[in-house]
Amino acid sequence: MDNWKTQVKRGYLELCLLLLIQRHGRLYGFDLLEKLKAQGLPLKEGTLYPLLSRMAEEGSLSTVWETENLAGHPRKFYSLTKAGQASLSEMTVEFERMVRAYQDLQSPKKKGK
Amino acid sequence: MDNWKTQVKRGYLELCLLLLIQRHGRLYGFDLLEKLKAQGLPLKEGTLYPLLSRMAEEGSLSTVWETENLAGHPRKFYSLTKAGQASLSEMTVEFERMVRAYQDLQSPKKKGK
DNA sequence: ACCATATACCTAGCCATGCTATGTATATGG
DNA sequence: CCATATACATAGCATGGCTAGGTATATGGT
Repeated sequence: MDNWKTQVKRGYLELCLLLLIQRHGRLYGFDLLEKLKAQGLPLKEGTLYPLLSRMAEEGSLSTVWETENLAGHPRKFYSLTKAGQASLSEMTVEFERMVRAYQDLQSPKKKGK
Repeated sequence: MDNWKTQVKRGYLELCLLLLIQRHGRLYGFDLLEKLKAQGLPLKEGTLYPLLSRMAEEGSLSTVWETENLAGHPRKFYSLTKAGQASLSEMTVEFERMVRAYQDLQSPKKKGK
């Protein structure tokens, strides 16, 4: 089961990150960890940071370092790009399709013509 | 996106297979391919057969070859074991938790305390 | 001065699994 | 006799979550 829980998060995590960043406009990694934990999605740093890097590399996220007026370590802020918003739209459609397929397997509906 | 669609199916497919086999009692691979396609989940054989083998190996599914009264290639039927039903329960709980987390990211609710 | 702690980011390497491509076997129809 | 449909199987690739470890800056305690 532990392994299954790991596998089933693939793709889903990227979708959740896009949603969370879209909602807040811009977020940095450590803050994301806390917000995801509050949503019942506790990630490890070794999961989050490589994921954010990939998404930035692929063009879904833009990044800005913030060092001014800061006590402590500098923060890297992430925001959605146009491409990121487009990806989010596509992923939303697909994920909801999957949820509907799941729900239909749980309790099938008759086909309306 | 194509890659994302591949990744997001991890784990989810196993859940769907368990649901579908539970519903029908017993099913063979080729039939599963058709039923999944009808559900909007078109798998390739190279995805399904290794998955079924793994699930049988792990003890979630039991298998019976059927060669009697058959025209054509023998069929390998799969049924849920007790362990498979238990896995299905756990996966259902987890997947629905994920769906709720997703929905909450789409439109957050205030905390009722 | 020193160390622990909190904040904040990063990386190498493991491993599970969906997919591509290919192969095998049995029956039917032209 | 070959094409097609049915039916199962496997080798090898690519991807990404996780483990375990590392780096850096500031604060508070002794």
